[in-house]
Amino acid sequence: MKIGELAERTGVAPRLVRYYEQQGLLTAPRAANGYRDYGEEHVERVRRVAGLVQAGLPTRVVKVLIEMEDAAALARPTCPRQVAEVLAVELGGIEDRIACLTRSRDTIRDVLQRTEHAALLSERAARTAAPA
Amino acid sequence: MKIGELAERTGVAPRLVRYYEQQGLLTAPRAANGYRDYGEEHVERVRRVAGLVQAGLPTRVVKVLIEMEDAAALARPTCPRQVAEVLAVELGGIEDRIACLTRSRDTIRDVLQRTEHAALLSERAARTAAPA
DNA sequence: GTAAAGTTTGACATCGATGTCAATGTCAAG
DNA sequence: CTTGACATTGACATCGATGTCAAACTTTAC
Repeated sequence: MKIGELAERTGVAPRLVRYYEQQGLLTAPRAANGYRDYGEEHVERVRRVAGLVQAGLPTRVVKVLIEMEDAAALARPTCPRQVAEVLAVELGGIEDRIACLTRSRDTIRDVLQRTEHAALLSERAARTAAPA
Repeated sequence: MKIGELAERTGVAPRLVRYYEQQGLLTAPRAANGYRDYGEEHVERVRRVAGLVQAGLPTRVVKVLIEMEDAAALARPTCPRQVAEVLAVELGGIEDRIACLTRSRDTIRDVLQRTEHAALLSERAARTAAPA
């Protein structure tokens, strides 16, 4: 599939897809005509990358993260002490973010509940459970 | 306490504290000399605001979020349907972020475990449990 | 074949968050 | 009183993520 379709399916603008590729977060096979030619696996990848970026991680960090995820699928990932320390720091930052967001999530849920707008809470779950 | 001390205790640069205030995320009582004069409650507040901003939320969203947290402490928060819908959308974005970050967190933990650097995992917990 | 729509690259613009600097004022220590 | 550290405001700079536009090429539809 071409970049336009990929953009549509991921909700990520073509411009950004190219940007992420430029930052080394993505690879794009090329067709004979020079067009980027994506497969299903790229849809997942783009969603993941965009998600992390939106979660406040700089692309530089996202890069090592997804490289690690790729590597983690293989056996015995190598990881020198110094790298591990950097990872531990990033882990801390990520945990902080999760804690912050979780708290806000709970607050919003609570407010929606108490204001009788709980119906809005199920909409999303319904959508993700039975996608169009 | 003055802005310098606040900055030290929160790890947020004075410049940013002023910026957050300018964006309406913070209020700062003034001393007779015009200096901002913070109390303990502001330390918490600044940490919270900075955390949310680092988690990728625009200040504009952080603003309504913390205002809501303040209001949620009171009884019967008012919340017209239209506002509730906006909240539901934000909630969705936040849940997405949490999911993304959680996945990365698990991956990093997994890698640290499997590379025998699990010791780094406990350091943080130890620090937050027994702060200096 | 021609026109419209999509893609390529590259440059430039924007926007939000943050850094830095300058000019001035306040305060604490010597 | 003077010096040095910190605060104030406002302007300007930077940086990363995105948007936008232009010129050239490809593909699709007619």
